[in-house]
Amino acid sequence: MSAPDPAAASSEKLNFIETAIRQDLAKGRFTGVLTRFPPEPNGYLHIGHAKSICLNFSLAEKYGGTCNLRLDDTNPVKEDTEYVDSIMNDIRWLGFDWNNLHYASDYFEQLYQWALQLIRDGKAFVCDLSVDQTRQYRGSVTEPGRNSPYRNRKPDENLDLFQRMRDGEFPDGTRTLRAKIDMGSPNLNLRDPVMYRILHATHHRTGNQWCIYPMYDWAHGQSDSLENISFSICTLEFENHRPLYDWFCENLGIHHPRQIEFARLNMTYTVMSKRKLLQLVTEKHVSGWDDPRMPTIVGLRRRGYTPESIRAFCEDIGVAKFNSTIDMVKLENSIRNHLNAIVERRMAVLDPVKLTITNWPADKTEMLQAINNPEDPAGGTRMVPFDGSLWIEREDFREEAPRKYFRLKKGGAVRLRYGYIIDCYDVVKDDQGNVVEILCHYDPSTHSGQGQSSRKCKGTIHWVSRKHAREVEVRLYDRLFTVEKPEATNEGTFLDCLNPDSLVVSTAFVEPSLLDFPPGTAVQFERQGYFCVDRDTRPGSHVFNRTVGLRDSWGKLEAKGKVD
RNA sequence: GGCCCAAUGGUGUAAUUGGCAACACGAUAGAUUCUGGUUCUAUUAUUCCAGGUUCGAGUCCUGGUUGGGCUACCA
Repeated sequence: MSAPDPAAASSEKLNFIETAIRQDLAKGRFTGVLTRFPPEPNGYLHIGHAKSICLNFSLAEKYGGTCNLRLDDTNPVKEDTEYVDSIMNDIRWLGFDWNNLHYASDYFEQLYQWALQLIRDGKAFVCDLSVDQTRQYRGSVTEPGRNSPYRNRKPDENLDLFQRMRDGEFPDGTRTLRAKIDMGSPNLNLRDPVMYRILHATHHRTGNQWCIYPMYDWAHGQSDSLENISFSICTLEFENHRPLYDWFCENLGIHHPRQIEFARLNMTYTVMSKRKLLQLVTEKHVSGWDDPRMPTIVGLRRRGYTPESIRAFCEDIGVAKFNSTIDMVKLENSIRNHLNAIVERRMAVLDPVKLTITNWPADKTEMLQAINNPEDPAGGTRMVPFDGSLWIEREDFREEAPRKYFRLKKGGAVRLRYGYIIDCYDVVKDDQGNVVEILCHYDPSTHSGQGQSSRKCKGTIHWVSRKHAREVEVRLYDRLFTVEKPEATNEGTFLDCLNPDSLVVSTAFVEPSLLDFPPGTAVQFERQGYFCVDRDTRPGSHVFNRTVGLRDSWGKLEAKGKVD
């Protein structure tokens, strides 16, 4: 990759992070852009992580640098290899590849040595205060803290105690190693923060090798430093931690990356906190982490989202320090945008009603040519079987309809996609008065592709031959919550906002060729939406997930009563 | 009652770092269309408030308002 030319890019729009990067590069604070994505392996990655992933990897790539993947595994009681595996899969699926793979746990020994250095320098001490006492001594947001009675222990005693902490002499919670900074600081993070706690727990990588574990603040910046990271990009809640980040690097005299904070992603009609997502899974409100309604990467993937669409979305929403909430329609727009360009079209009837063409020759089947993707001439065509006995969409017929309804109505005409114009002359009803069959004549002179001379009509509807149709399962997904900001409701009650109709399972009649699509394939059901073949598909039992519906301007008009 | 951060259309991000507020999405109106899809055109803003500096302020300064974060031996 060639070196970046800042001048060449001067006219492009930069976000505040890039502005900072260019300044640092220009000043010579750093010679390159080395970033990292540092997830804690305690849950599945979601769309919010995707924003961070795209940011870190794209920035590195743009400036000719590299991006590491680092698993921030400093808390053995919460973390698990299951999550490590899923994180790596998700990043690769998104289309990124890390320069180096690291684990914070790989640095435990180095961290320990650095802790020794701070102790010798009189900048860290072993504290015997209990959890409660530590909290009391810390003071509050408006009151300064008080020095720990153990704060002035001599380095030799601290060294001895710290060694014995490591050796496992003391039970959990009895002692900590703390940095000696300033109990009077208005920034609580600087009030002699805990660096190590005693935790007799088995770590998913280091096993029982350690019984003291570093805290985030002590591990994170030092890991960045060891990897020679230049820009340590994190979310806004770490803003108040930056002085501590800087303090550790300065007092250790080691490579000092620049921490830059940005606003995490929030989206309407979903939740993003790991705790709430975990709760949805464990309480079985969804089928799992990869339930297509989840905002997780695996969920979006199973829903039918493409990596390209997610990357385009992340690019589109930008990055700033303002706490914003992105409208879900923005995400939906990005997947429609991508799928519209690349995906083949098929006809599928989701809510069927019979339509019979009474002047169609008995037993005749005609093969009609249909375009696979009007957006892509290279997509070619396919043949679709047509005859006089069809399924059409129930909502494509009305006995009486408003003026602007230009689908089929009694006494009216409509074009059958890729087929003929038909005229409806009667309907058959059941005892309850429901229409069970629509009777039509077809106009042989209106065969698709006939050209200008043929008869025109406003509406076109999709259909499937009853004889040739295949029955499949469709899973119609909708937003998981009924309110824009479920997280804004009181603690725990976000579950009250769950959308009971977020999944509707149904059957559909589809073109025969749809059965050839392997799991994962995306397709547009014409006039309906984008669907993909679910991994639950088995021979003879096909399952389609609705990724997102097509934009529906008729539906909007009708909902507003502006149809007449 | 402290500290830190932020504020630009309905939503989200820009604005050559002090020089005609732009782009995307949404919405609305229209055109095209054998998908009410796609595509195309048009419309959509007293830059949170009040002062100040300046020839000139979205941008700089002061004060205020509103929102977010900080009081785990979580990250």
